[in-house]
Amino acid sequence: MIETTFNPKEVEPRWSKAWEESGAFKPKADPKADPFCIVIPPPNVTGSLHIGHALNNTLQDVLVRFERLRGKSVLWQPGMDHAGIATQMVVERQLAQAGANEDRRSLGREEFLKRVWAWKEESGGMIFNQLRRLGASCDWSRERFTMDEGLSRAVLKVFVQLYKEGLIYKDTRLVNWDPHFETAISDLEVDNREVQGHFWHFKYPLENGETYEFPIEHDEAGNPTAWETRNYIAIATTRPETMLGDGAVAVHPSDKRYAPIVGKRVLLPLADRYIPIITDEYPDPTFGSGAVKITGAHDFNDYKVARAHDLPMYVLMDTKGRMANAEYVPAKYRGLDRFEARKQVVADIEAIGLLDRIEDKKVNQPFGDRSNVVIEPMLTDQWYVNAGELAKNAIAAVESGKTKFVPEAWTKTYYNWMRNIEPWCVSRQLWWGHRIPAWYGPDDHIFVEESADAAKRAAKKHYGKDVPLRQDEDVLDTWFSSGLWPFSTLGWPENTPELKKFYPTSTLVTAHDIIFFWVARMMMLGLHFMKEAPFHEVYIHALVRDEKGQKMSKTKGNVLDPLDIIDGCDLETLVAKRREAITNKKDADLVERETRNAFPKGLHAFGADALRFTLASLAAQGRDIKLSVSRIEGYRNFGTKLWNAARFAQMNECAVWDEYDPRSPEQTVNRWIIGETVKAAAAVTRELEARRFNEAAGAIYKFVWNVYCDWYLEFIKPLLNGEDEAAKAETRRTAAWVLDQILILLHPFMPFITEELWAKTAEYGAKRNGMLIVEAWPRFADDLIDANAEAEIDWMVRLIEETRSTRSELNVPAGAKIPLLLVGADAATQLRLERYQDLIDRMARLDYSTSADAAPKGSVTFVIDGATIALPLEGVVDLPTEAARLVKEIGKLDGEIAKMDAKLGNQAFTSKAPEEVVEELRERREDAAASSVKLKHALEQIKGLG
RNA sequence: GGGCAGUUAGCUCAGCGGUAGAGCGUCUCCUUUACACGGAGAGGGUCGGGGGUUCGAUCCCCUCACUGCCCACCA
Repeated sequence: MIETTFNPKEVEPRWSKAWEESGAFKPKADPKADPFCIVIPPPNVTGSLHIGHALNNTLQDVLVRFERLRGKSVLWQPGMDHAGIATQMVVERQLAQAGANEDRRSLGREEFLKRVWAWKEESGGMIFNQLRRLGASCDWSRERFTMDEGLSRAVLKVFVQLYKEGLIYKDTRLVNWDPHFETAISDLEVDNREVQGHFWHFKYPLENGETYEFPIEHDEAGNPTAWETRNYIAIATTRPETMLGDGAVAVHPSDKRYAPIVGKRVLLPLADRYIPIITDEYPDPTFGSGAVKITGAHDFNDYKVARAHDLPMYVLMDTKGRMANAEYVPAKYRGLDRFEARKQVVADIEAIGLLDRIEDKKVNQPFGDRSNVVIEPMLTDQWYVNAGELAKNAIAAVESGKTKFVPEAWTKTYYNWMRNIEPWCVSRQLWWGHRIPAWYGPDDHIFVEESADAAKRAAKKHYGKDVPLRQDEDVLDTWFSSGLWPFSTLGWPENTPELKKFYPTSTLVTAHDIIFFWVARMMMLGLHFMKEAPFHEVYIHALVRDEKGQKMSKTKGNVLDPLDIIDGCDLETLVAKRREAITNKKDADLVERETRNAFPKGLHAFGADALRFTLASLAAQGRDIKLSVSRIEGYRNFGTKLWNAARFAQMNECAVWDEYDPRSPEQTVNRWIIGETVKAAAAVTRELEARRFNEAAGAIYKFVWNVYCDWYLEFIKPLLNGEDEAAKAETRRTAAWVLDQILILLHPFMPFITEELWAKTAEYGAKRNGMLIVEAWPRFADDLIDANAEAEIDWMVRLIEETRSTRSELNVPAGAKIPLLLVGADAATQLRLERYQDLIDRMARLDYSTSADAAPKGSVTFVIDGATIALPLEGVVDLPTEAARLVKEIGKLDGEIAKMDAKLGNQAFTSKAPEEVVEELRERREDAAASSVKLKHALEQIKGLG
């Protein structure tokens, strides 16, 4: 028995467990089955499921279940990322909260790492259970972790090989330094934000009190007309504290204003050093004073200039962004935070009369994407990957079509970045991660090997004796190990059967914000080490935003937690959760008010299927998703609709038969619904193959609701209640068979409810072979579509719709049974009416229907395929209302006819447009004209009566 | 400063050279024996503006406007 309501909370976890335990998530062993493989974008070990994950994994699961049903040997490879900074941050925070005066440094590296591992074992990977709730059918038995033994070996091997090939090297250059985490980060981890800042104008006095004439007024031609005598050069800066590290002042070689003093020296105030005035192409004479202070160690542009001119570089700060304890930093600033030092420098410059003015200015400032502190360009030693070299093949693989982006528009983004790629800084001054396999000898000679022993051997060979070695302290960027994901998770460097079978993987599903971080790196490393691009297809999906189009974030208090959508969440809990992440009380109050407004009853439990179907339906290519709860509700209703259809089928003993042949039915409605099923199956298949998830979801939705439920189930009611036992049996089997096809086609989107119904509908009739998840996807021959059945049912549907519409427009009470007369129809049409009389009467709520020679006076009429339908309603409907309706209809028709005539009268159209287009238009014109004539006739009659 | 999207019904969005669609919302009517998380019906759009290509443009091209995102060193 199918209960009256579907209870996702009870059903969903039950099937998650059953599927996994049955081994259905494992790739099937059949060597003839085509492989299909997706590697999951590994969530952070610290992560919990957010709506973006829900979308990402829903789409992957739709594909994976689809291909599994199609009989492929499917592997969805799950795993997690160790997430260097994020994880280290979590554990450090935990240490801080625990009191006990412990921190990372007081514990020491080894002990700290022990704590991180302990944390990982206890709290890491929560997200996987959440993904199970979503229905994700990963092969959980193959779960991997970027820091597990196998993947760590892969990392070592890759690093060593790249080093030996010269593609990894150590270099001293400016990096983005995060003073909060005290580590270098890559360009991608820097977030440039425009903030309100200042532009400080300083005067640097010329050496020995020298002076020059500086033009201050110009005529229209730009020639100077007035000068003033200056004993200084004016510079402007947004970062005054860095002036202590200036190595020169640069002007453009063409800048005549400064020509007299080029090559001379100025006094660097506060630092009490003399620095030269040099020329370089870099300064823009039209911007500011045209003179730029050059601080090679703290600015990326200045760095280039300083290198070119061999200027000294002064590292002004320590790892925390405090002014360094160095002899070139005046004692009074040492140890000051850089922002404190800035104030002090400005004050001191002003005190000695060298502050010209301060200007308000919007400036672009770099922030660490995790720390949210201002990034400091710092001159340090780091390890780099020669990305420019590796990018060549990665670009070629996409150019040649070996790897395709879907939607294709992302190809450009990929090229644009890849073609301008910078060396990738892969070292991080953290503890949690893969330690760089580099060892230093006493003279700092570097030995890069896969193990300490190997390094020792190499050192012995190099020095001719055993020497003490010390390993590099740094770890690798997290993305270095995730860049190996498509092959490391399959067992590389071992040549495993999985690697052979599933590499290159089929499709990568990810969001566009991660193309550079991850996709690009996998392409580069996959091609280099496997000689083949890691995936055939990269499907880029949208970002999920809230109803207003804003990015969801905890600090904005607008997040929708997928688990709350699945399980429901009462208002108070929801409010508390949203307030939690907001520090400012005023903002929190606002969020609370908005939340109470938007969800007065909290969140209803919609179940995973509804969430999945919603996300798939909204996943149109190339557009971000605005998620609204009303949409989710609508798709929950869809599930209920299906549930009730199945209940109806079961109540009417519609059971599946082993030997059912979709060619066998004789009843037109059955032949028709089989044809419709074939079309729906083809549409879902086609759209899923083209990765148009929204179209695929829409196709099955329409078929279930607007075809199977709205029409077919209504059509078969008379048959199911009738006396014709053969027709009844045929109909029961057909209805059950179509429902089965629906369950299969819908399963990738709504796995739980379909699997539950698959089990429930097997209570009568033939036994199932197994769970739905391992069924066979339908593949039908087109000749199952019966064109005659299609035409007949289509005629009937239009007749019923027109009748209903006319009744409603004329305010005929819904309960009133009225007669219907088919006037002047040909024999075939009359036969149709006879055959479907029961159905038509029932669905159009008729007293009776029959053919007639003429419409009785005062009838309401409409036209279908040239035949007049008359509803004798004299006395029920008032004549002016009917006349008005007719006038409106006629007006519409005549308007269309006029348009079509104009087109058909156009010689250019009839001669140049394809024959079938012209022909179709002619037919439409004739139909409309015939209808118009008949309606006009009816109108005349009514007028006659009035 | 470059690049990429988008602008279609009240809202959220599909569609895409040949009769403008869906969901939600709105309005009518309906306790019809699967379903009120339902059924039936209705209203609502000069497809951002302007050019062009075409027999024909919401769809292709150009241009403008606005919105969003990404990248970028103006000190």
